[in-house]
Amino acid sequence: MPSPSVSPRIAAVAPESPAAVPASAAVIADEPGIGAWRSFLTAHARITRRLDEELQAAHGLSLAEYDALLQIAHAPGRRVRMNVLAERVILSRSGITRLVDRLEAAGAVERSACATDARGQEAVLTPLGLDRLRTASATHLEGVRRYFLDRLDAADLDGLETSLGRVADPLGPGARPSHEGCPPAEA
Amino acid sequence: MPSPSVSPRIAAVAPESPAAVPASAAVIADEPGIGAWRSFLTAHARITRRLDEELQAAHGLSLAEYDALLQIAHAPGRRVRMNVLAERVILSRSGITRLVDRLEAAGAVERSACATDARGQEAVLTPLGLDRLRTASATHLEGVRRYFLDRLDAADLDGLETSLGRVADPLGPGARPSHEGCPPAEA
DNA sequence: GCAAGATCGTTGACTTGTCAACAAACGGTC
DNA sequence: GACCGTTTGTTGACAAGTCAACGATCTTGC
Repeated sequence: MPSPSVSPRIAAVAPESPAAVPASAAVIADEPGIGAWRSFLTAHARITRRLDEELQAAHGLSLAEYDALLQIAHAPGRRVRMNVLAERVILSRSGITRLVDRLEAAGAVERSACATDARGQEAVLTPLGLDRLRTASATHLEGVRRYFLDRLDAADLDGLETSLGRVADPLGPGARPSHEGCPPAEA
Repeated sequence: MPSPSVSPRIAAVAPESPAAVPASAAVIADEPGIGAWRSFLTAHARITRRLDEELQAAHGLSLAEYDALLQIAHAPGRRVRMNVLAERVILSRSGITRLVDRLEAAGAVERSACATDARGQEAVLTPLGLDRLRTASATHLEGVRRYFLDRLDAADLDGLETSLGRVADPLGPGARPSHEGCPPAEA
């Protein structure tokens, strides 16, 4: 499932050639930070494509499926409300329904009714799912290292983390509480 | 066309709890650079989703379509071989065929047979397409500024550009020549 | 206690991408 | 100059996501 990516040179077009400029002249408005923006897009498109290919080839998992498994594995009790899972994987609710359908068909996950909310469903990791995840994570981490971590030193990584964090944080899904599963049954 | 994104916490699972660890303990292998990697993924998912929504709402263009228009506008003669366009927008050849179909239906682009290679087609920007692109680029650039550029200072941007460039460059499509259009007809 | 509204997960219809297969055209070799 | 392999763009069949609508359930105000 190679991501749709969208990529290289997303900038803009100059307002309008002021008559003197030949028709074939450049049209990019080269704003100061645009280079960084381009690198950002290009890097993401290329890396995720590679990682997805490798994961798919070696374990038959898409990056989204891997991510979902990881999210579940990481939650207490290895179970997460569909709801919450959708938000974490950044998918719509219907998207998560379908992704979990696939994982369930593959035996990596099971659905389980939520004890305290009859509407709710939880996705629960099966032992087989955990196995799959463990195996796949070797491949995945290897890729992340090779394409990303190994090319950057500690200072770079630090810079990236704070810069991109500053960019991503304010776009988060409003700092809601959003506990991850059904609260334990008793009052 | 909100990108599939794939996102937050893509790391890995610890090898196996060494017996003493309670079953509910953390499972993430927290490698040094993983924080940066997460920020990277999250930032990308959130920003592109916003930009795509805004572009779609204001001008009925997806980010991929916008990118394609921009690539064409940017090429000499405002025309590009399908071939090359696919590579630049990071889409398969069939993907580009379909995207150009849409743009053509919208009147933003026309197909034109390549003079020197009877197999070839070029996507040529129409005046209307250029107009659409210009209008849309205002929205788009505004968004890039608001979500990305404005949150970073010059040093951050510089760091991002070089770091991510170092990451993206080696994954490029092999430094092939790949001239963008049909060469002019005469020998 | 109950009606009105919000939320949850699923489904149908659709969009946008992929891959495999194709015909047409190119490019080199003999 | 005819053949053989490659490249080009399109197509059919499919994959994986979206949105809108739905029934079931929760929650809140009265």
